[in-house]
Amino acid sequence: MTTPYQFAHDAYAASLQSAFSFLADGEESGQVVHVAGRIVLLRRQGKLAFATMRDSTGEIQLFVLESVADNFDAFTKLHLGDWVGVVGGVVRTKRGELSVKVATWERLAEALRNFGDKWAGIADFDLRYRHREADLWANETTRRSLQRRSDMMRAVRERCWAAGFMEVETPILNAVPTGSSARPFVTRHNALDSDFYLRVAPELWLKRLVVGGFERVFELGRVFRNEGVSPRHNPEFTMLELYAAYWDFEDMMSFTEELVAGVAMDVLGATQFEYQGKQISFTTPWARRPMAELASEALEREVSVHTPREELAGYLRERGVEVHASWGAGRCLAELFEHLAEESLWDATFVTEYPVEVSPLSRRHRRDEELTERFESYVAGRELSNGFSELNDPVEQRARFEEQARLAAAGEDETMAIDEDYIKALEWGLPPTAGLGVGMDRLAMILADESNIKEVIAFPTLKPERS
RNA sequence: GGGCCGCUAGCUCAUCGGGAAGAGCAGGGGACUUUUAAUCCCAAGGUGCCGGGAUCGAGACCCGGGCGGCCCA
Repeated sequence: MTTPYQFAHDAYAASLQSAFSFLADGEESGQVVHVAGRIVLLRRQGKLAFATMRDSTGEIQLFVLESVADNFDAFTKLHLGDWVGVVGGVVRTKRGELSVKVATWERLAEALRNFGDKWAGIADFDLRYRHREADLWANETTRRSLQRRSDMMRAVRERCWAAGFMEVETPILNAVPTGSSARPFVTRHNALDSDFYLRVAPELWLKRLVVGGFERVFELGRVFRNEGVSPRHNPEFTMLELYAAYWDFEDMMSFTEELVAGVAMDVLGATQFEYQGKQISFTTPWARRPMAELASEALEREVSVHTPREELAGYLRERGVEVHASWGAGRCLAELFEHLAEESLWDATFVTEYPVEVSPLSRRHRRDEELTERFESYVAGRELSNGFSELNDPVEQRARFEEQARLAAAGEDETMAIDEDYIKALEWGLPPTAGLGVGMDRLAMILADESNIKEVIAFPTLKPERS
């Protein structure tokens, strides 16, 4: 038996619930509607039946009388999960449930599989992640979390547009995997007979667009890092990257806090809310704390990027951190911060003044040669964003890349590859510019109150099942 | 990569000091004119993740492997 090719519906569950809230128990409105959705519950009662139908907005009861509805018996044999299109009057039953009193109906599609236990849904993580379509229908929290992610993406775009940024797209297939210190995925182009790397960051491309004269650009795009999978890491994830000519890192911090707090407002209607059982705040202005200050507090000893390298290395070793020979004072300071202070940054906070050594694309701080005008924001003990005044001197950029190459040669595995085309671009002149990267998945986790990144990714990366 | 835990019917979960597996829901049949996870009756439903091993006997014990969760690096 063929199923219909279309169904013209003119009402949604949620809008009916609000539009007919005035209907008294047992009252019939006289208005006929066409609704469509999926049967989630079905209760037969002899010569009448009740079904709960869910559409994309919510649920509405279908009230089916043998004496009124077409094909009553066939209706009572519908399966949970079947899609139906229904025509009927809007009524409220004696027991007070708003319903569509079915006159005619048709099955739009059959569900040959069920959607899990009708009370417990689907609990098995493996099944939930591999078959998100079933998880989505079975579990309300999945719908909520993925909806919030979508709301977040919309809010980010709208706020970027409103601030005068234009959305652009840059290559995912890169000959040189650069812009971030991360291991890339390798792939192959047959006709060009060349290996390509999936991008680890769009950063350098975007700055080339600024060189070209686009003053404010942003990209919301997938990046790929060939690293392990964990509750906080998916090999492909989504970054917002954004660049503004004539801004410095202070301007960018102000923009960042307004953007993120604004997005929280758009999605949740608040800048303070609960995350994993604890109150969290995005309310502006965010605290701005130099990295050395945070490390010093945690250590209860004054340290900075000017503290002798050996002293910093000693503090690290005391805490069981293996110190690589290639690390200078800057890297040691950054490691101290990460091991001692990072986790305690719960409310949104900017950490500023990153050492040059760990910031190969950032411009040196105007008041300290060893530091950069870089910031990262932290929330719930984790990094959320990263931004800085962009290094726009091609000579110094080349030197920084070369330093990265030296570290790579010394066995450091997370270094940044040199990009000659980018240096050439800087030679055409990058105006003073500030850049920002925000991890969209991390932000989605916080807005959706999820502790596992997979929950905010529709189809997370999983190991293929082997037989 | 390491540690701990999980994997039993389509789904959610039980069971036992090792003695040939059980419930609810879903699916099938039946009753029921106002249900809300409806209720009631009947029948059916299993490669106990996979592969080895010790045992008279294993889903349970041992070893290896797979996938996932949590923690750690």
